[in-house]
Amino acid sequence: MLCALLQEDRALSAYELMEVCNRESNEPMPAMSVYRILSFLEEQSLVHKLSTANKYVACSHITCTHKHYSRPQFLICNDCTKVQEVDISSEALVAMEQVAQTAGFHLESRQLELSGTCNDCRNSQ
Amino acid sequence: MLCALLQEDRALSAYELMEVCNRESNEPMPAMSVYRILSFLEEQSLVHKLSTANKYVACSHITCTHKHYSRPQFLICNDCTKVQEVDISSEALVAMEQVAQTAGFHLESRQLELSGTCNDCRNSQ
DNA sequence: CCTATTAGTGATACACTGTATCGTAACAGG
DNA sequence: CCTGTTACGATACAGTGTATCACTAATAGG
Repeated sequence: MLCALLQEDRALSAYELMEVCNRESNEPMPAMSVYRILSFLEEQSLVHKLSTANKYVACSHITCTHKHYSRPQFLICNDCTKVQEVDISSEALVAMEQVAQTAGFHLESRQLELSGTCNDCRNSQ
Repeated sequence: MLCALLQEDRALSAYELMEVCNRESNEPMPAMSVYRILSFLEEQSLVHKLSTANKYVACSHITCTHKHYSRPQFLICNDCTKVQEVDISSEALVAMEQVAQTAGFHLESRQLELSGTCNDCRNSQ
């Protein structure tokens, strides 16, 4: 059900999601439920949390059989807040791993959130 | 003055910083001032904000003449919250740039925040 | 030197994100 | 039918950050 609502190409905050639910249904959706549902969907890798923005996006690979072998990476537009899930080359990931190892760290999350401007917004400026 | 307080190897939240100030001085430090000072120090690249944790670290290159040609990258220990500023290889950054370009994005911030476990915490488990 | 304008500062309130807690309703098993 | 467990809604609250406003310090100009 929330899955359906997550078919946006931008990230929504938990409270924005709640508003969407409340608009589309007359059953009020409490904030707690949104968080509980989101954390469940996150466990299932159906939703990713962008911790830089405290917002949530649907995994763009829900429909396909894609597996997150490494970890998802995101490009986030600062203007229209559009989010695109991408695959960084494994070479770059290996390079990061090496830097971490040299520094005495063991990486746990390789999720990257890169902010910038998408071409649409760039052109309309 | 805050600079001196920032000589920790872990990141502090704005409110933790405020507490430190209040402990070390009898002049109470208002939260607003902390934020104003932090945003100034950020502009000067003396402090970096870790947006995944909403915490702040002193730039590890304050004393040297190092310049952030690209953007700073951080390794963050999930256990002891220790933070280490590192330099990702430029090849990896180029790879990211390429992925972004292919996806129709123009990167603005290349700051990376990678979380994991430092060797100290890893060994003591 | 005095005044007027400006810039910084402190205090308060508030918005947003997220969590803790608690009572209740539903539900399963004996 | 009774009891224990689970899920859920509501409320409260903690943490982060911003907006606003009044006051003060500083500075410039007469």
